[in-house]
This record gives sequence, structure tokens and C-alpha cells, in this order.
Amino acid sequence: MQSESAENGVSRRERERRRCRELILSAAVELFGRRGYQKTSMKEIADRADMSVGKLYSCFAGKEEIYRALLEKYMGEMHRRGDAACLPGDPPLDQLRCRIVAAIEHFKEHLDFLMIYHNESPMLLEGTIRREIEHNRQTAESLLARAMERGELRRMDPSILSAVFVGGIHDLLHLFADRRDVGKFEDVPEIMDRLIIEPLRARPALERKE
Amino acid sequence: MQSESAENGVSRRERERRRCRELILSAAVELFGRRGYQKTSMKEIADRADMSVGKLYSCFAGKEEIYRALLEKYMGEMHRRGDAACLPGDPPLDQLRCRIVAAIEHFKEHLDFLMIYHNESPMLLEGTIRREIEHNRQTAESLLARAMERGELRRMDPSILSAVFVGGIHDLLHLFADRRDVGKFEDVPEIMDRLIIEPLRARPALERKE
Amino acid sequence: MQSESAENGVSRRERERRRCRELILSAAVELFGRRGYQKTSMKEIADRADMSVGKLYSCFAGKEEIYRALLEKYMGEMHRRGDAACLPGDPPLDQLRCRIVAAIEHFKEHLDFLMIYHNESPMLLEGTIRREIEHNRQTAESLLARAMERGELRRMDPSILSAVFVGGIHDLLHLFADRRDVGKFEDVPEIMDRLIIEPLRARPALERKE
Amino acid sequence: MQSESAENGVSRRERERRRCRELILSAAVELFGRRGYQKTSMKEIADRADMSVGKLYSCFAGKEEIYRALLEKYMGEMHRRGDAACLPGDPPLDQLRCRIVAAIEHFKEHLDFLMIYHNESPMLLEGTIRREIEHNRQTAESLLARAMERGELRRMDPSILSAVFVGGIHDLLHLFADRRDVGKFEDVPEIMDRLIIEPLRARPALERKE
DNA sequence: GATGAATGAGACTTCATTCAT
DNA sequence: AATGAATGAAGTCTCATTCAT
Repeated sequence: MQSESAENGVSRRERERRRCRELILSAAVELFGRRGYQKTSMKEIADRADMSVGKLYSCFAGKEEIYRALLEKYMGEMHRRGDAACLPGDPPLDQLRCRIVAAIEHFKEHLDFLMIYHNESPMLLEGTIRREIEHNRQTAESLLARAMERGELRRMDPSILSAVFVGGIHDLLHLFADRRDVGKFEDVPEIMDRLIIEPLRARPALERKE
Repeated sequence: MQSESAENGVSRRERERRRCRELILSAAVELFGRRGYQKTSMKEIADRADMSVGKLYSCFAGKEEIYRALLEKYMGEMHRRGDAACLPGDPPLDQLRCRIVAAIEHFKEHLDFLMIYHNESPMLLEGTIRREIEHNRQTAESLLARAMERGELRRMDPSILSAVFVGGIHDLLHLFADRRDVGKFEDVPEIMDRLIIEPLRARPALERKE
Repeated sequence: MQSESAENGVSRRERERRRCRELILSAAVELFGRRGYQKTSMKEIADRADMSVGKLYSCFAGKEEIYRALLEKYMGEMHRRGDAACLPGDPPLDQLRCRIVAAIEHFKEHLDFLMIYHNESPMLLEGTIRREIEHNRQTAESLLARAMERGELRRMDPSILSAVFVGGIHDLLHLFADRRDVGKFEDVPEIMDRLIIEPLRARPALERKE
Repeated sequence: MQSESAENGVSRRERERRRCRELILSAAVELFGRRGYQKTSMKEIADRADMSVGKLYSCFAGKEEIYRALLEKYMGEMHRRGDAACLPGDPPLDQLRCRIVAAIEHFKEHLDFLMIYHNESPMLLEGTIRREIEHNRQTAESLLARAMERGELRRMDPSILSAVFVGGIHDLLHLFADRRDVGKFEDVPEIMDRLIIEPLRARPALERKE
């Protein structure tokens, strides 16, 4: 019956298992980020997570599964932060900015994940991470498209704009990370705004003139 | 005297060796690009290059050496194309555009290298490719900085501008590559011009008015 | 606390590991002795020791390490036997004889090691075994020198005498080993005594007469 | 017809082939002696002999064949020198001494061969060299046996005496070689005489007295 | 259920031998 | 006949995964 352990319908064993998965993923993100997926061994992950190799396999089907779960966790958290940071009713450009702020905070707290996010081999795991990155770009694309529809941004191919936008952010973060200047991460939304968004804003006053 | 084979002072053996190295690098760029460095075995490279494993080792000291030579070759060619495409006396923004055109042509002809360029693990070979990418960004940075000095571009931190610029290009190329729409590669210089450079151009007349 | 397994402060795991190393060394001494170090593969050692190749590497760092450990073990045991067989206070010639008896018993029990001892390539492992053999000769030399100092042996170059002495023993052992007549090993000390030592004994009484 | 080339029934081609074999064996004895048989590659032998790898195979069936021929050559030469140095009619102990002098001269001129002679793995090539060494011992044995028959030496097992005798010589030579004191090689016959032979000489006068 | 020792497939590399030139 | 580039079998070692304890 596992009586008293049922909290939210989750048994004690299940909670223990989840805690264990978290420990493993924390160890893995650090090692994968710093040394790469291939150069990290299961033994290293187990050591860093302070558990046995066998435990790893009782929590995950294998090394790839850890990688997959790691992406899901960190990407999911980034998305959730983004969702929480903006209201669906807000203007799309505000939403975009809020999402960027949220994503950057996330990267700031998980610098190792930034490395995985940007560098891991594209074909690994059939491109899981590439799909995630593409997903991020599409989120930006749809917000930018809505801004155009609402007349807040000049019209252009939103997929192109989003690619430049997202690519710009990534390389900026890497520039700052390389310089060990994580503090600058917070300037990124402002920079992107001035550099890309502002020049594209439709200006009612000017347009009226025309 | 190595008989009649001396062409450019290169013996037949040497030419054969170079041809062989090219075959290997062509096989390797394809496999490294699609499956990653670590997941590609020497046997696979040998099979793809239609030669024995031993031959690989008579042309290169080992797997890492192949990777290093591959980077040197493709990076070197890209740089050379960029150098050839612009004159030192040209205005910096023209030079920048010419270099981008050259780089994009290069990527268009070597799509597998685009994958290596953007995705290979950062820790591999002590970050050789990372230094190359950084080198490209710095080339852009110095051209942008000179444009600012000459009053052709509004002043801002050139390293930030170059990061956004270069990152934007990369993600655009990836977007088009993902869509199997390599034809669009040629639009990239124009897109970057309109989206980033044009809005930043200093307009003396307008600025005086303000 | 490692529970009840702590015997002599050695955990069960450690004991198991040592047992495993012994198994490997037993397999290795046999194969190295019969087929030589170079012609013996790790797979062969693993098969003979009835374990996997991986196990070999969990007990020893590599093939050379097995060889080194093998020498240490068998040489060490031979030295220990020699030390145990004689008292430092005994006359040097008695000590020498006791040491020879001990060494011969050791070789008799480990015929494969006799082969390694006498034949392995001199350049292997920077001549480890050569130094050991030289060490044995020097032990004999110092005992013979002391016997001379005490007037028990006629004076001559002790290093030359020890070389002939030790070389004679080796080839005798090989002769008997070739003839599959290991029983004769036990005659060796007596033979060496009569053939080399006895004629060299200083006889004060007789010499005075002359 | 290979007309004029027939000298002793040997064609020019055949003479060239022999010259080539000599070059190879000279290179091989040096390399095998210094680095060991296994660690010496065919390429190294070819380079040292200043010829192509293919040539090696046109003169010898393979690496083992070179080793075999090398032993045959150097052992054969040693035997021939020994034969030439003594007359069958001479007293056996004189013959023995002459043979030792000859063998030592041979080793002195071919120090690399001394290494091969003493150290190469016993099981290599099914013990070719071991049989040669055994052959040397047997030559000594038969001479010592004849000396006993002629009453020139006290009776004892001649195989045992020859083993000690030959083993003593070997280790003496190694001692001097290790000390880079090749000049001492010439003392060896005298040393062996005084140390082993002289004490064993039957003394008719003294024996009559008893 | 947890452990971590054991497994063994597979990676990189070497080199004796072959064979096209 | 000579060359030396090419071959590929075989060696050492690693590590993801399994399984007896």
C-alpha cells in the first residue's frame, strides 16, 4: 500500500528515484559541458554524482538516455521560465524580451549547459538538441511574426529575422562566457533590442508623414 | 632527377601522396560532419576513401592529425578566399561584405564542413576550431571598428557588434541548410546588410538636424 | 568497518584483487617463459588465466606492468628465500651455498621463470632483468670477497670469480632443464663446491710446507 | 650463358645476391643485437642495409629467415674459426683452449652477436639458437671427455663440466661487455684454465705417491 | 535494490608481407 | 629484377553495459 508515502500520488521510492535522477543530471551537465559527451565516461558521472555505476543504470537506460533527459530537463526548465516570465496577453515584443531575459538567467545559472547547448555534435542522438534549438528559434519567429501582423515591426521574413536574432544572442553569450564576464549576460536583451528590434520598429509618426 | 615528373618541383610520389591526402580529407569531412569526430572510426574513413586503413596512416600520423589537417585545409581555403575577394584599400564595410560572400560560397560548396565548423565539441584538440571561429569574429570586429573610426558606422562596442553579426550569419546558414535550401545562402550578405549594417550607418545630414 | 573480512587489515575486495593478480602472474610466467614476452598476447594471458581481457587491465596497467610485477614477485621471492636461508653471522662461503640452494629450489618450483630469467631480451623494460641478474652476481661477489679477506679462499678478482660461478650455475640448470631432469638441480651446489670453491680454498698447512 | 661470370660456377647474379645477403645480415646483427628481434622492423633493416624492403624479400623468405641465416652465418664462422685454430691431432685440452680463443676473438669482433647469442628468447624459431649453444657445449664436452680418457683430467661427468665451463665463459664475457672493457676478453682463456682446468688436471706423480 | 567487478566488442595503431609499377 | 606503397591481420587498451553478490 505504501500508505503514508503517497504525496501527490508519488511513492517514497519514486521520490527517491527522482532525486537520484537529479543528482545524475547535475553531474552529467557539468561533465558533458566541460569535457564533451564522448569523453565523459559513465564511471566519471557516477563518481561525480557520488553513487555507483549500477545506480546510473537503474535510473537511466544508458548514457544516451542521460543525455536525452539532460536536454529535456534544462530545455524544459528554460521554456517554463520563459512561459512564466510573460503573459499571453502581453505584446509579442514584450513577450520576446521577457523570454530572452528568462533564457539568459537560465544560462547564467547553468554555464555548463550553455556549452552543451551550443557545441555538442549535431548528429548525436539524431539531432535532439538541434530540434530544441530550432524550437527556440520558432518561438521567437512566431512572436516576431505576430509583432509584424500587429504593425509593431516592419514586415520581413520572420524565420530569417528570428535566425539572425537567436544566432546573435548565442554568439554574444559565448563571447561573454569566453571572457569570463558572465555579468554582461544581462546586457544582452538590451543589446539585441537596440541593434535589431529598434531599427525594425514601424514608426507611426514617420509613417503618418508619408 | 626524378625524371619528367618534376612539376613545380614536386615528384610523382609527392603528388600521389597529396592526392591521397585529399581523398582522405574529403572522406573525413563528410563523416566528421555527419556523424561527428568521435563516432567516426578510421575504418569508416578508409572505406569511404576507398583505401586500406594502413594507407591512412602512411598519409597522416593518426586520427587527430586528419582532423587537424582538415581544419587547416578548409579554414585556410576560407581565409584565402576572403583575402582574395577584397583589396586592403577598399572601404572596410565593402571588405566585410566581400569576405562574407567568399565564406558563404565556401560553405555552400562544403556543407559537411559547415557542420564541423559550427558543432564540433569545443574541447576537441584543445579548441582548435574554437580559435578559428574566434579568429573570424575578430576579423569582422576589426573591419567594423575601422568603419566606425572612419565615421561610416555609428560607434558601439565592435566586439559585441561582430558577435551578433557573425552569430546571425551562422544561424541563418544553418536555417537554410536545415531546409535544404542552399540557394538562399547567397541572400545572406544582403540580409545582414539590411538588418544590421544599414540601420547602423551614420547619416551625417540627419544627425546634424537633431 | 568492512565487516568481518578484515584479516590483516585487508578487505575482501583487496584479497580478491591479489588472488586475481596471482592468477594472472601464474599465467604470464608460463606463457612468457615458453613463448617469450613479445609473442604472448594479452588475450592469451587472459585465456590461460581464465578471465576476460578487461580483468587483466583492472589488475595491471598494461602488459609491461604484468612483466614488471612478475619479475618483482619471482625475483623478490628468490631473494627472500636466500635471505631466510642464511644468517649474516655465518661464514661467507656457507652463506653463498645456502643462497644457491635457496635459489635452485625456487627455480625448481618455477621452471618457466628459469626461462625468463635467463633468456628474455636484454633491452626489454630498460634491462630490468639484467639488473636483477647483475644483482645476484654482486651478492655472490661480495660473499666471495669476504671469504678471501678472511683467508678462506685464495685471493683473486672476486667479480671474475663470481661471474664464472654464477654463469656455471645457470648453464648447469639449463642443461638439466633441457634433459627434463629437474632432480639434478639439487646436485648443483655440491658440483659448484667441488669444481670451483674447493680447489680455491686456501690451505695454510700445505702451503707452509712448500 | 652468363659466360665470363662463371667463377667457381657462380654467376654474377649469384655473387651479387650473396653480397646483398651479407649486407642484410650485417645490418640485422647490429639491430637484433641492440634492440632485439621483435622490436626491429624490416624497414629498419632495409634502411640500415641501404636497400629497399623488397630487396630483403628477394634475398630472404622473411624476417625469421634472416634471423636463421644470421645465426648460421655467425655460428658457422665461429665454428670454422675454431676448427681452423686447432689440429685434430693436438691434445684435446689444447684444442679446447684454441677453440675458446677463436670464439672469443669472434665475439670481440661481433659484439652485437654476443647479445643475440646470449639473450634472444629461447623459444624463438623453435630454439635454433639454443641448439647452437648446446652444440658448443657438446664440442667442449667431447674434448673434455677425451682429455679424461687420456688421463689428462680427473674423471667426472663431462657434460656437467662442460656446462659450468661454457656458462662461466659466457658470463665472463658479459661482465666485461657490460663494463665496456672488451680488452679483457683475451684474459678469458687463461682465467678458465686456472680456475677450472688446472685444478682438475690429473697429476700422475702425486697420485703414485698415494 | 544497490554495488562495482567483469565482460567483450570495438577503437586506434603497427608492421610483415605482397605486388603493381 | 627492384622498388616501396599498400594491405590487413593482429596487438594493446577502453569503456558502456551486465549481473553475481
